[in-house]
Amino acid sequence: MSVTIKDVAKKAGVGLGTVSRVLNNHPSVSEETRKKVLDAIKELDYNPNAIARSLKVKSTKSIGVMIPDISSAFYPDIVRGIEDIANEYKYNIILLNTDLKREKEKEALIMLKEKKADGILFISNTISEKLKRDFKKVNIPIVLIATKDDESEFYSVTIDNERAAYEATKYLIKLGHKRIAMIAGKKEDPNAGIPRINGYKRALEESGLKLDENIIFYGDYKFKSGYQNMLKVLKLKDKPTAIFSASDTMAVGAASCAMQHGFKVPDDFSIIGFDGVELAEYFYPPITTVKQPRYEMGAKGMEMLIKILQGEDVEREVQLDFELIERSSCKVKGES
Amino acid sequence: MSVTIKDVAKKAGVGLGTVSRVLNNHPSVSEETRKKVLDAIKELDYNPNAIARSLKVKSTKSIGVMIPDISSAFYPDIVRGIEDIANEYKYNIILLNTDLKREKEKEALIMLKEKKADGILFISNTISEKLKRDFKKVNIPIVLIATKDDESEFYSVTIDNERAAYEATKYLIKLGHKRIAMIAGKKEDPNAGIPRINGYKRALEESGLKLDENIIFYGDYKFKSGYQNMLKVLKLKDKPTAIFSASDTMAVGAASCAMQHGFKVPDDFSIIGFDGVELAEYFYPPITTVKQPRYEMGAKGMEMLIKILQGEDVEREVQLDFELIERSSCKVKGES
DNA sequence: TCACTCCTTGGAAACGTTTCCTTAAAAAAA
DNA sequence: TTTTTTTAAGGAAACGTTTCCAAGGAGTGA
Repeated sequence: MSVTIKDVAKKAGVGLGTVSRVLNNHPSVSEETRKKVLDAIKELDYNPNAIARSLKVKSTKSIGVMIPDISSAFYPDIVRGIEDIANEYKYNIILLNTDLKREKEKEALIMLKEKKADGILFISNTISEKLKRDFKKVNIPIVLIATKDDESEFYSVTIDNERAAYEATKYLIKLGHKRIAMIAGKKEDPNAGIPRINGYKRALEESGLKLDENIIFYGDYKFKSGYQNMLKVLKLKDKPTAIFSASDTMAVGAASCAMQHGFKVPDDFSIIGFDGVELAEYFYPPITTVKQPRYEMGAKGMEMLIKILQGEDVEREVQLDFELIERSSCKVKGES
Repeated sequence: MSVTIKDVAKKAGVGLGTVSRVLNNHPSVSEETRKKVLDAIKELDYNPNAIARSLKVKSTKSIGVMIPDISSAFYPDIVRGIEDIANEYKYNIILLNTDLKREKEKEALIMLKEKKADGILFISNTISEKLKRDFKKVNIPIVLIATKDDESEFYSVTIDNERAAYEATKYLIKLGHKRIAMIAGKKEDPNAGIPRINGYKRALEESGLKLDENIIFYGDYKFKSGYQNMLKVLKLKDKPTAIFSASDTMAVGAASCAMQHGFKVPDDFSIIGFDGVELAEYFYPPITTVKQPRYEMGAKGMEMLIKILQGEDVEREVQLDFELIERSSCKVKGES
């Protein structure tokens, strides 16, 4: 029913192979026949079938993108970066939300395997041992974004979380703050959790400030946990003057909580966030943050993947630069 | 190199068709042979090839999702809704950003055509005549989300923008506000622009309030245009006491501007937004808004598409309910 | 025992390409 | 002119499935 290469061949009075050749710009076809074929294609409104092509050439020009949750503010920019590059190279992306659930990750992987995705981009802050094992045996090139594995068995693009947290804390110290609380991520999170806590501790230590484990609070990066941890901060007798939050969303939660309880930001609390999401920028006061180059992380990951697919070799672990963006949520301690 | 159905057949000592039958749970295969085949599959670690299957059955189980920009806060939730339903029915989604550019829309459509997407979900607030024409001749089922065409030639899922704007304005009026400005969308936008302006006007009119075209400001739904339009509001001698914004992001921009200039929200200005994005919820003060059921719009659109693909008939134009969410950015006029 | 059904099964054909092998024709060389 | 080389073109085979048709065998009823 739909018009195929065969119909075109017949119409143009040439062979099958010839049509295929003009379709793929093979050199050895005379100008004359090329024209005939092109005319036939136009006339019949022929449309190539990428599925049939894929079956033969064993490449689908599709990339699987596994992500915890596209509706979580951190991810869309990454995906945009991925798609832009993919598009440039004529690849498509298949988007899969996993919610970090083992079951969904497994299903997603199976789907991608069956649909013969040429490669996979895995975006997350954690990667489980099981998934790593699955990844290793699936035999599809994979690049990790915003996470990496300790053994460096996978390609990855990340930022230096430890140093970023260090810089953020250092920034607060530079402003004169001596008692700095941290609203951290998850204790067991090897990317957004631990390294950021370590960076915070190192900055304190290096500046000769006392580390008080009681003012490190653990959250899940979301608004509510920022808000609730701030509640705890407000109950402290010896309140900190500054807060480093491991996510912008928690920072905003903390700021909201403070303001709702009659405190001022940055007058009573200087707050610095992490990630660089829109919310931090548009909040009032705008939240100082260390921005992860999300778009670039996606773009870079996709570029690496394409290179891998083309057989070029690429650096195994890429670290992109973060950026400390000064806004209005932090001020010099004591100044009014 | 990779193991196929043929290898399985050989190993199990059965015919090709038989393997295919157990793979597809056809009834007519004895328990005994089914077992043999299953064993062979396990032993060889056989993995079906969806590409080959698609070629034969003429269905890829892939849905194209065309969206202006996934990194714009309005869209991710919609996509999440889509993907959840898709996933449930074993479909995959191919995500394409179009930036509302004709060229990219065209390319995306061609890609989807070649890759034989079973259906398309088009998300936007506008759809151009040209694209409509392309859609009509492409012969792939299409559902529009968050937009519709005047002629009702396409399936669509939207909300009643006029009524939503009406309710929002009415809400402000009920609070006692008499002079209500609007920060509107684009004058030529047939979905998020015009109807919302009309709803605003109707509410005013119906309540006997004077319509002042000078306090309708036009923006592009983004923060900056909210901020800048608010600047104009602040210059007015006869300032409004309330503002209805056609997007949350503009509402937040307006609120930021007001607060930065020493005004208070909601004391000096009651502000109501539109969309129900996270930013409005987490802003301080939290912004009252009329929430579009974005997740549900995506989910519903996908459900409709699946039904269409299964040959069931479905309602042509579906309107989902919006919800006015009261938060802290609006208060009774005059009250302190 | 024979004729009929019904249930399983095997395998060829088809889906729409690309690629490789041939061959015909044209061009170049002798 | 004849031989050799080059170029253009045709078409079969293959990619990995599904589906359809034919057929063997077992069961059933008379």
